[in-house]
Amino acid sequence: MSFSLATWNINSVRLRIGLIEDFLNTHKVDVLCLQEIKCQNDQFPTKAFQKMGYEHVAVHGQKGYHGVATVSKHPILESHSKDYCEMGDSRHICTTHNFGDEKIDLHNFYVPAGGDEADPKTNPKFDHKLKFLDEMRQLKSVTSGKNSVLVGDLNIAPLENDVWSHKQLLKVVSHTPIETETLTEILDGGDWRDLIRQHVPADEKLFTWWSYRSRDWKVNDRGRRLDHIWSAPGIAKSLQKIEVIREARDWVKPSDHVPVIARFKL
DNA sequence: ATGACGGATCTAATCCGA
Repeated sequence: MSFSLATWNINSVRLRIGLIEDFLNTHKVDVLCLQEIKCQNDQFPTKAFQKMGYEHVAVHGQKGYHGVATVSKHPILESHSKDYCEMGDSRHICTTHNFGDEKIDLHNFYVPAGGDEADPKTNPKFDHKLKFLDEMRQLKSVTSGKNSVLVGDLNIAPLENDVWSHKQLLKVVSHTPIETETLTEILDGGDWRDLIRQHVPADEKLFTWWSYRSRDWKVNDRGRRLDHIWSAPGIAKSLQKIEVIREARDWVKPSDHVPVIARFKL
């Protein structure tokens, strides 16, 4: 038995449905978790996913901004969303899937970016990000005996080799100590495993996002690892491999994030 | 210089991303 999932901040699902089709045709996965779909529920291209065999769809969209969706080839047994910080943003959806003989909860997150200034007193967006993270401390990798997986754009690059220059990004939102320490506390406190770093050693640079603002993203390779796949210890044991689809950053009209795949052997 | 592009929206100029 096997199980595979991918996470991808798509930066508009309607604009990039063609890229998603190309991706799913070349990289077979059971479940795809999308962030920043930037559309309302009724604008989600459900039919396109159904044509590709992803008949089970859970969407939590909103107009213009944010929005998350999880699509699956196999049944989604349940789904719900939590309104973190009670701001009405669509930044979370949890779906329940069969994983071999067991059931798992799959949390799909789009954590707030946090704005420019890394000071919660002067920057409300950074304050929102920190409060959102504080609420995430409640997430445990095992609840009532059920194992969980947590994926998404967490908008934090926690380790030194998750950014192109640790020194130069220490004051840049996404890699400040308050953010990286809090994310580590959520990880450890919930007994989560960082599956991407379980597969790729922490002394290797690894990125999943490169800014649109650079003329050529490859020249200096100034990226960050903002997208994550975490799981309960019991699931981490069956991880077979992680694939970061770096070439997706070079596709026509790309997202600024690339897909990350986790494959499990059960 | 990190670097100045790219998405959605009240289709023009503005907000937002990180």
